[in-house]
Amino acid sequence: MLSLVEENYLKAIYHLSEGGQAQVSTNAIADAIHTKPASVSDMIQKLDRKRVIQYTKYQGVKVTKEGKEAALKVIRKHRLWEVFLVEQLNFNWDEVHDVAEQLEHIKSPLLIERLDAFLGHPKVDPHGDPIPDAQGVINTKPQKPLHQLDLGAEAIIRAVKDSSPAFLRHLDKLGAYLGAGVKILEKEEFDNSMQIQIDQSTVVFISNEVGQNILVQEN
Amino acid sequence: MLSLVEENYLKAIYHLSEGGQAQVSTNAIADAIHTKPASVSDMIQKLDRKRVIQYTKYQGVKVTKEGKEAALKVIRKHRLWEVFLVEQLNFNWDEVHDVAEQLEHIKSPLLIERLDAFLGHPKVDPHGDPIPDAQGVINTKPQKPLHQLDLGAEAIIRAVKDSSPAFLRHLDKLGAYLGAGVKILEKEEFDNSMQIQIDQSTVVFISNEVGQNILVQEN
DNA sequence: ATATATTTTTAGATGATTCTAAATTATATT
DNA sequence: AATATAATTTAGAATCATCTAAAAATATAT
Ligand SMILES: [Mn+2]
Ligand SMILES: [Mn+2]
Ligand SMILES: [Mn+2]
Ligand SMILES: [Mn+2]
Repeated sequence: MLSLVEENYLKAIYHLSEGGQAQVSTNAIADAIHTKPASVSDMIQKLDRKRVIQYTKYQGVKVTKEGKEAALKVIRKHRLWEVFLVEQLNFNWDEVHDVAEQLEHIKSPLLIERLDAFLGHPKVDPHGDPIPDAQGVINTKPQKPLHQLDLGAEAIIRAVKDSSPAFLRHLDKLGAYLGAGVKILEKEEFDNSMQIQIDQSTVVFISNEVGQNILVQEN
Repeated sequence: MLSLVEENYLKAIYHLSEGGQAQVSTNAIADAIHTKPASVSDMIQKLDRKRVIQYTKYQGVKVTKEGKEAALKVIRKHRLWEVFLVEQLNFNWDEVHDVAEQLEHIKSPLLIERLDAFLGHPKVDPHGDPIPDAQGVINTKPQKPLHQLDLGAEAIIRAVKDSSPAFLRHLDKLGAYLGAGVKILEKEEFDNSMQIQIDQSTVVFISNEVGQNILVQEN
């Protein structure tokens, strides 16, 4: 059994390690959870004792098989709750994160399976992130950043890399949303900005920063 | 701001004081939360400092106005979540308590107002307990224990005093549920047991223990 | 009104999580 | 290779919530 705090550490480590593959440094964790490296040092030793990560002094940590399973359970809950908030309670996609951050720690296997069924077993959350199934299997589809598309290319917006309220509200303003079709009308070599058409109608300017954080599936 | 633990103490104190009226003793709180009196002694001093209860050494505590407001907010959340679990996620009424005990601590005013609207502003929870509105106003209707009814009297089951899974499953077995019509067919002076008819059909025996924990509204 | 029993509080300790400051190890630069 | 810089760990302390054991206050029973 992991505490709420331990779950948050493990989830952050899992995300930083891109699916449990890479080694993660103490400072990277501290940055991600907004704690001090000293606190992280303590905690990763505890998580190593609980066998959810493998810790080597001064070398960072790696998520174990058990750790990956535990992390995916929390992520599954987080994303299912986000779907619930958006689809059932009419939250906007920029309002769900902090609440889901709390709800993901509710302990009840029955609750999460019933919620999943109630929502119709959704495959992605409101930000396009895939929802692991009860066995922890994730279904990922090939996606690339919008700003990597060639001139004239057409694609569909599938996910956002940045889920911050600020970025999401900016997308709302642009008229960009998951499922929207986009076409590259112009590309600026100079600053990597582009002009794109959304849904065959609106034309908007996209900075490099924005283009990198929109993930699309090419037609 | 109250911590999760403080909220649980305050809620227990509020319930023990019957709506914030009565003085509550240290031992009573310890029994209710399954802690030791020493721990309660510490905590009630903290809650007094936070002005949600008024503590007099050796004399127990009383809930303040602010305390009552805070307690009712937690109770509102608890009961709304119970309605959600039963009505939307098909939980049985004996399965909801432990989960609601966790969900009641989620902090998000938006969430609770949206949930309330989503559920259609329910007035009672699955155990017949009234749900305080956003202002903390509770709508109570006159109810009495089933075992106080006279022979031949007819009434409708409105609530249960005991929400333990064991009791609720017993009621399921008897065929008793909220909204069911009952009629007193026989009363035993000796042990306060009775024979009642449910929904004009089933006839069942009810012990004193059970009769005291079923609340009805007389026709 | 004493003595006894019960309730309540305090003292001291523990585990969890966090912090600052200091020490240690690893990495980068000359 | 020696030195400077950066990353990491440890030491020591704080806060929160809990406990056991002991002390103090209140209530009950002769
Ligand atoms: Mn969290
Ligand atoms: Mn998300
Ligand atoms: Mn609770
Ligand atoms: Mn209830």
